[in-house]
Amino acid sequence: MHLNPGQRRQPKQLRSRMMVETIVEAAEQIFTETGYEQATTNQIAERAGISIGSLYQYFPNKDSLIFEVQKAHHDEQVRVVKSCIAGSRHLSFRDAIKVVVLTSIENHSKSPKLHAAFEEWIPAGTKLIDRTRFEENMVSLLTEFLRERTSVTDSARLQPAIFVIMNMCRSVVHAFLHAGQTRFGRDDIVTHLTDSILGCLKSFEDQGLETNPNCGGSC
Amino acid sequence: MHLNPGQRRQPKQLRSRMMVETIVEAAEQIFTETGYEQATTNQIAERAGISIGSLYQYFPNKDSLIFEVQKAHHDEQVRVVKSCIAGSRHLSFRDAIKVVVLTSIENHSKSPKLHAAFEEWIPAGTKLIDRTRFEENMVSLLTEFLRERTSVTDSARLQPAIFVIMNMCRSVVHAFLHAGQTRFGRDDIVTHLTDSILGCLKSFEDQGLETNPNCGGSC
Amino acid sequence: MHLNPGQRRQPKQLRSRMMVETIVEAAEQIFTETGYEQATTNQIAERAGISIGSLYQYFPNKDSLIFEVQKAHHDEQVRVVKSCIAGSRHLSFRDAIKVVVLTSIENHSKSPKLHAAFEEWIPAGTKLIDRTRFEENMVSLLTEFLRERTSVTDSARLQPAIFVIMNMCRSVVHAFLHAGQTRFGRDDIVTHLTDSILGCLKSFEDQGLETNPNCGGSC
Amino acid sequence: MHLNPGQRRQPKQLRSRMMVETIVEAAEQIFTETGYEQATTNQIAERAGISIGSLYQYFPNKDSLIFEVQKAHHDEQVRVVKSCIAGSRHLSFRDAIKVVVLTSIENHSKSPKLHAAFEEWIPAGTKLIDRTRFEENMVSLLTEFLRERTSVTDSARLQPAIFVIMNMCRSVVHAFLHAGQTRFGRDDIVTHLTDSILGCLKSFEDQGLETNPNCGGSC
DNA sequence: CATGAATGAGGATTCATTCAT
DNA sequence: GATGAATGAATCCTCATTCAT
Repeated sequence: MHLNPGQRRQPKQLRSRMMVETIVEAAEQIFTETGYEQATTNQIAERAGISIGSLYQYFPNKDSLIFEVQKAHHDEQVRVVKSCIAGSRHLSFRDAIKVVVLTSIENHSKSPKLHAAFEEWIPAGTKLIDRTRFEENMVSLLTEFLRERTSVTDSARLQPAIFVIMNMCRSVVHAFLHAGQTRFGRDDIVTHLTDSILGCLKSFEDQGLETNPNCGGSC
Repeated sequence: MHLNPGQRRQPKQLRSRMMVETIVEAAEQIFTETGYEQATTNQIAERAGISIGSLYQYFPNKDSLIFEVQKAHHDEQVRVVKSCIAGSRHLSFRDAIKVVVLTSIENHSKSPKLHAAFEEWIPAGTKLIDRTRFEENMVSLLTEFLRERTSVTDSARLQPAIFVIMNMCRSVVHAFLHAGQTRFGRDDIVTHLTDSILGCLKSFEDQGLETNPNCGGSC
Repeated sequence: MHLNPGQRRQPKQLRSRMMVETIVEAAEQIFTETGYEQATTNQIAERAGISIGSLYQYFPNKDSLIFEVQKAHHDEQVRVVKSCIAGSRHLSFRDAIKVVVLTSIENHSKSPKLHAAFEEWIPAGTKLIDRTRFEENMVSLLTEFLRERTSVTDSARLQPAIFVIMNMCRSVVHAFLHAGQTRFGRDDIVTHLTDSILGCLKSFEDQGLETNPNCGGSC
Repeated sequence: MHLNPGQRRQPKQLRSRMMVETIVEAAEQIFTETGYEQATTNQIAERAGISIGSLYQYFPNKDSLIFEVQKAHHDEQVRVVKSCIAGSRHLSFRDAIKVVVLTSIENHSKSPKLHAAFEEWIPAGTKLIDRTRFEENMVSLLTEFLRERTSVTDSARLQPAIFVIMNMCRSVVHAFLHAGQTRFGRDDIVTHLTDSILGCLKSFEDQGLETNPNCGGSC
């Protein structure tokens, strides 16, 4: 196991940065196609159009590859959700949530299999490191969102709700994209998921949930 | 890929049955500790206290081991949920759900990491075979439960809701058990998950959700 | 390697003798179907309808099985050729040879693949032991035949010729049966092989080859 | 079974070519010593003085090793016979044949046991591929030779004779070299084999067999 | 004697990683 | 820095043989 996940050295020159990016993209493709264990570093190097030796110049081991890929995706997800929330201020609480859910599904749709690969039993330390960072980001993002939309002052009370919401969204989205053909459509999922999220927040209703003045209705 | 998933031979004698059980238990342990790919058949045999040759006398290949382990767990889960529902007739809808959630968590607590191993990219066919069977069982179990408790006649409408509920429960429970130390407790999770489930079913409220005569209130 | 090829013990009772025969037949089938190395002792036992333990009661190891199978076939071949020669006294030399060749082909046709299995690289000692015995038998059989048909008195001179004839017959027959579809027929082979044998014996012509009184012609 | 028999990659650089050659030589030795099935790829790698990994860099599997070894030998044999025939134009028909036979024996003497290994039940497809190619080459070589030396116009008639001749030579030579100590010498074998070949061609005598002007006698 | 469960050495092959060029 | 040939530990699985019942 490696103690220093991530890249071996900071890419200082442009060429290096491009190289790293190329490799991460190749890794993403291969992991998506075959899963973590089945993927080989040689395959990835080949896909990236470089030699295996070069790959190891930038990444100390296989673990670090999945780490970077995962990190990139996490960053992307955070970015998407953040902008989604930012653009939802004029929407009702329910609609805001709906938009986030929908956008999430769309974001995941791009590479459903990759996310499955993330679920794999990747050498323990590796995955968790970035999972944690990612989850912390998301938690604070959502906490902020909820604090804006409610009058909950004690953010500690929000923690379990956010935990439940985050995990439920992730799994339902993955499962839905993984399922392929189902007898129901995406809209059904979005609706039910939104209802679930609202349900989860039910205990905050007395805290003036949804005080957004832009939303006149009962949402 | 093996066409005859499961054991190589039907355990006809007691000794065989015990052997199979011992192996499945060892496999469960090893898979739990290391995940599918990292687990080796030799390790499993050693843990079971038998020779590798004996292991292969009962299981044709590695696939069949995870298959059996998974099957055993699925059966256990179905059994638990079924008895849980059966014993919940005198409870309010909300409490019935709460009990199922709670029992599920307890059931999973026994081997939290194993479930993560199931999520792995196991040689495609294998996992799916039993996943499907399991999900079908659970879906029909829940459908029945909901039809008893509501006046929804068109069970097709329930499908997406059940899909969402099943996946949300699974993932939240796994995540919670996986998380180890959190700043909130099990009860918080149970409450929020129950609320989420009720939220998910909100669109059926007009269908007379919860008509259980035993429950006088609006629950 | 085993020092005592052949059966572990002399079958003294009828039951044992039948058992041995059953096993040898099963072995013959399996070796024919899969070749020596691919065949497994368990397969053979199964085909024989007995347990693997019983098989090892009669045969100390795998080697001894092929040994017995081969021995049986050698004996059969010797018997066939012997009776063939015995019944050829009224034929011309050429026709006598032709008959032997033809009969040999027919004898081999019954199980062409088995003979191929004999050609395999069976654990050195084993095969050779019986090969030698077989060849000695055949050599003396043919020597006798030729001495009857010629006035060659020094049988040592016949040795190389017999060596050549035996091997050429064996290989051509095997090759022909192995070839499957050819653009020529069995009769062509028989004719050319007969001519070859006669050619091989050409140097004995001055020794009054073919003095058979039953044959008036120049043969 | 491998679809791309032969080497995994074309040896483009000198080093690679040498490596391949080294491996083939090691493989030849091991196959010669132990036969196909008994030979292990690790043994071969060790004998070649390389790691097992390197071996698999050049040869995709065990099959491909025997394939290459066999191919090399076939090519060598064809080359030898071809040059032998080319240099025999001034000889009588009988002497020409004698020379080919003698040269063949000498060529085989270098590695008598290896040829036995070729006779093994090698994974069907593999061996046959090159056997066929080899036999086609030899057949056309011999056909040409005979058409030069006779006035036979219908080469189809020659086919069975050539089939018999090729197989008889092969087996007699192998058997002789395999036999080790015999009570007769190489010259005896050569003579008898030559006579056999001529005998095999007896039916073409009326076709003006041996019209070579360089040979005044009836040979 | 018969049984067949148990054994475990051994074999083909893969793949992360190194290092000489 | 880039390359890719070389490495060899490690894996799944087979099968001849034994021996307790």
